[in-house]
Amino acid sequence: MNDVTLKKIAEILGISITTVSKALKNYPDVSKKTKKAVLDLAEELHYTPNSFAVNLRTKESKTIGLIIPEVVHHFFSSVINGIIDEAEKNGYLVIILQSNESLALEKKQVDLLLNKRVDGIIMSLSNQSNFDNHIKEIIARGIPLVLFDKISKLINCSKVIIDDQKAAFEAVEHLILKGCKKIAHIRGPVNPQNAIDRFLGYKKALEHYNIPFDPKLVFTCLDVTFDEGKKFAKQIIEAHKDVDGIFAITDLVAVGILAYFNEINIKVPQKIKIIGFSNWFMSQVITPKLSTVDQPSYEMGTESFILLLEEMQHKKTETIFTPRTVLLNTHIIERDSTF
Amino acid sequence: MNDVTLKKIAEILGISITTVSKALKNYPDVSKKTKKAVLDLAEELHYTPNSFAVNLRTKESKTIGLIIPEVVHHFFSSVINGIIDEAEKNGYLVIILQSNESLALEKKQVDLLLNKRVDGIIMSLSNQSNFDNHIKEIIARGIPLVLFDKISKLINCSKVIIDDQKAAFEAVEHLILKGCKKIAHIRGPVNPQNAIDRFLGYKKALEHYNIPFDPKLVFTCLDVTFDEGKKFAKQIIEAHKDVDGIFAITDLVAVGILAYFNEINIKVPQKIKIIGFSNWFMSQVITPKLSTVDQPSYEMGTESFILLLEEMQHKKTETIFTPRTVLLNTHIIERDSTF
DNA sequence: TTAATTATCGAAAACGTTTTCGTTAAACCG
DNA sequence: CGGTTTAACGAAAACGTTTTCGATAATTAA
Repeated sequence: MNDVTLKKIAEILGISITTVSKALKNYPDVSKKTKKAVLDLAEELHYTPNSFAVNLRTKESKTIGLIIPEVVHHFFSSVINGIIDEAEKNGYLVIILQSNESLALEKKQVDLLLNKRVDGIIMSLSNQSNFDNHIKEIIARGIPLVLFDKISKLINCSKVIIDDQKAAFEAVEHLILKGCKKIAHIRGPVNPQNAIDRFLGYKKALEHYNIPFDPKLVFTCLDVTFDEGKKFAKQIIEAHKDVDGIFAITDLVAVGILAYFNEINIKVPQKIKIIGFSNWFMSQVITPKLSTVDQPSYEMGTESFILLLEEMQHKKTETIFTPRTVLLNTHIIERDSTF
Repeated sequence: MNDVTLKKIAEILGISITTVSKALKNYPDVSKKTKKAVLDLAEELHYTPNSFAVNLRTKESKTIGLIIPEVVHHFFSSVINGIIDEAEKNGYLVIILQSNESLALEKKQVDLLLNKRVDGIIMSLSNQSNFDNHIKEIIARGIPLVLFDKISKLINCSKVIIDDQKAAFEAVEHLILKGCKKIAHIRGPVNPQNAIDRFLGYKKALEHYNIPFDPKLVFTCLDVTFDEGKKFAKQIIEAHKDVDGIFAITDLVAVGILAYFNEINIKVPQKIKIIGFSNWFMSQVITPKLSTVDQPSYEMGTESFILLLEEMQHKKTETIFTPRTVLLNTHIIERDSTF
């Protein structure tokens, strides 16, 4: 059916495959007359180059791989959005895989992508992931790699991140300026860099405003879920009645806190103020509307691809490539929960 | 760097490329001794077949394309999840594109996928999409195609859908059984089949329970957004004070309604009951928790891929393929908003 | 007119696999 | 021992491009 090839066009026109190919790629050494003939016939027969053959010949597939912890997540799907858009603009397609926060799966998927010979890989590490061999393997094979959001400082490659520490500082500062005196923090798991940085930002803000740091007011999520938000809200309010502000690692947890306080009728923001992180869509439709830190997720996607593209293009020059790190700006969004 | 090919293995072992290839694929006409030698060396050198060459030779890429209206959407990202998982289980990778509800973009993306020569395509149509040439083109080229959720009855291909009409009937029935006498419906746009079917289900339920149908109580969304939910909630409450139940086309709209009623202090479910559609994650964390129709989105993804796989495998038999339609079950989830 | 340049084309190799079909030599049968 | 089967291997074509390099014919310069 769709087997119109260079050969077929060449036969019909009574010329060589070479000339057909050159005509289509606008080589200078083909006469205007034959060029037009080829172009017209190609148009008429709906010729499209066989990408398999092109891939083999050019050793590139114009396809990149993307590995994220999970697709069903507002932040990640938003990043995906940015990556897909930017990739398409530049003639690239995106293969998406999810690690489900499992290191074993992540390794398998890196293998899958390497065997597919994608032109580059963009990743956000799973929580289990440390500086492991599968990442080394990517770099060793010379495949351009960009890490975003959940990165590892041990890996020498291009990165797109936000300044989590600064953002967390500003979030806690916001609570302080709104009058909070005793602020709890529900933090993320121990490993991920961004959980660490946000915690450090929290601590720094307290220091900066001369509020004593109390490790008892820091609660560590294992799963970063709505239910954990509820659970810790209960613990906080029962063990520390005078806490008047909470900084949550992410909006999902903050929404859990809000839900629990709604249930037991604790007034937000009057009795206690809450700020989340990420500006998840839900935060603006919940009651009370949640103050949060806007994280430019879409831009994170576009920037990641741009960085990857740079490296992919650089690869052809055979010169040495120095990875870049792009730091994206965040800003506080003030809503009802800290009013 | 990673240029270990059949040829290289053959040279090292002093045998032919043919034999190496056969050994790796466990052909019967190669001796145990050479088979072992090849396997061992391949292992040692980390040989992986060049997928570009394999694609060209076998005329398939073990890659499928997925086009959806938008990634950042709980329902769709959940379907993506199902498709990716099932595809990976079967050795396929997934390229994702989004049409942003634009017909023009959708067409372009179909072209992109066809040119990439994916082995099959899964789509959920954009709202603008009717029975258009780009879909015909897919079928004409003999590329297996599966439509899910937003389908067109005019296209003869495999489909995965829910029984929207039945589900809507049950949702409205639920409101009626909870005591609602005057029920409004905020419906989706005019074109999409599921908006039509849900509307028909609404109408049927009214008929079945002898409640007069009043076209004034039906409101048509253009964009299906949170804000439209708020807008129509306002219109309903101002023009029809005695409405005591609302069936919304989707949870997002229902959440908008809830938000507006919260603002002006109208009690849900006491004064008015609300039911949504899709069991979007947000519906269980909002206050009051939203009753809704559970739509098995993940299963929709897995079923879609299974259907596609069937057709892709069938293609090799060269016999005629008769498309199947899979109808997935939905069920009512009763929460606080209709209690 | 001859030599040098330019314009136009095509043969052929290469990318790395898969698979068909021969070929050879060894094993088997009667 | 002559003929047939079987085991093991390899040559070569094919998939459809891209690109190098050489060849021819036409044009220009001398």
